[in-house]
Amino acid sequence: MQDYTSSNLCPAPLVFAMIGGKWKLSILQVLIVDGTKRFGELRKAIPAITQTMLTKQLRDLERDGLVKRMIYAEVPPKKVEYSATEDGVGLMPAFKEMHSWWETRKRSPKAP
Amino acid sequence: MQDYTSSNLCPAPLVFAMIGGKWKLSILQVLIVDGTKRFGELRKAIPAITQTMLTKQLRDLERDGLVKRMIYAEVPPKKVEYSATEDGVGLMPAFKEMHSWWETRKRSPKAP
DNA sequence: CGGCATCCTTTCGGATACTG
DNA sequence: CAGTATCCGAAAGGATGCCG
Repeated sequence: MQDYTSSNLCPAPLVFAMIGGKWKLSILQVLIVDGTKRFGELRKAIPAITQTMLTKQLRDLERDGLVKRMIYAEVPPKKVEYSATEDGVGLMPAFKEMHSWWETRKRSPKAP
Repeated sequence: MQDYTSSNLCPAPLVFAMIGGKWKLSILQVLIVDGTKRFGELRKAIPAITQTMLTKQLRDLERDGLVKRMIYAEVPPKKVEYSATEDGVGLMPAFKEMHSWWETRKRSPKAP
């Protein structure tokens, strides 16, 4: 068996570094599935996350081009919307693969 | 890191928790590509890792059923071989997806 | 409404030394 | 050869409070 990458190294570790944060996948998937969301909506969608963490992880995702942020400086309470970029959405097939891997795995009787 | 009560979402976060360690992907991929390896061979294959870390990460992978360990209690110096399980090998398609995502991304002219 | 700054806790990665 | 046992520093995660 040969390595399946065109180069010698697999970029999977890089991908993991990019979306390996505790909440990044959840955030991304909410945005991919539901489309654009406001900050508060994301909080509701992922109740266990704190605002601090949500902000941090969103900043990371934004910096890496997986999520984009749109600010609507409305009256006093500003409105901020987030959505997945094309790059972000492009991760779907990988997620799907992980999903089917998980499902297959659940069915196989593993010895503890 | 395990609750993720939202059962409607992908298990990708769980997958990441399982193989998100700093060296786990490298180890897994070496075992997938090269097949069975001894402890010392893994060290050589991943020079930057220390024995402590290699042991730890291997234990995790073993506990999660992605790697299996075979001990050959030979004479004094025992021999231990590691190899990827079927479950572990089954992650290949996901890695491939990540790879092509990465390649596509590199080619796409992203606005800064 | 969003979000930055601060501080604290937990987890992770790693160096070193010792053992069967 | 292939570990386990400690100990430590760094980093990630998280709670709280103030601000535009």
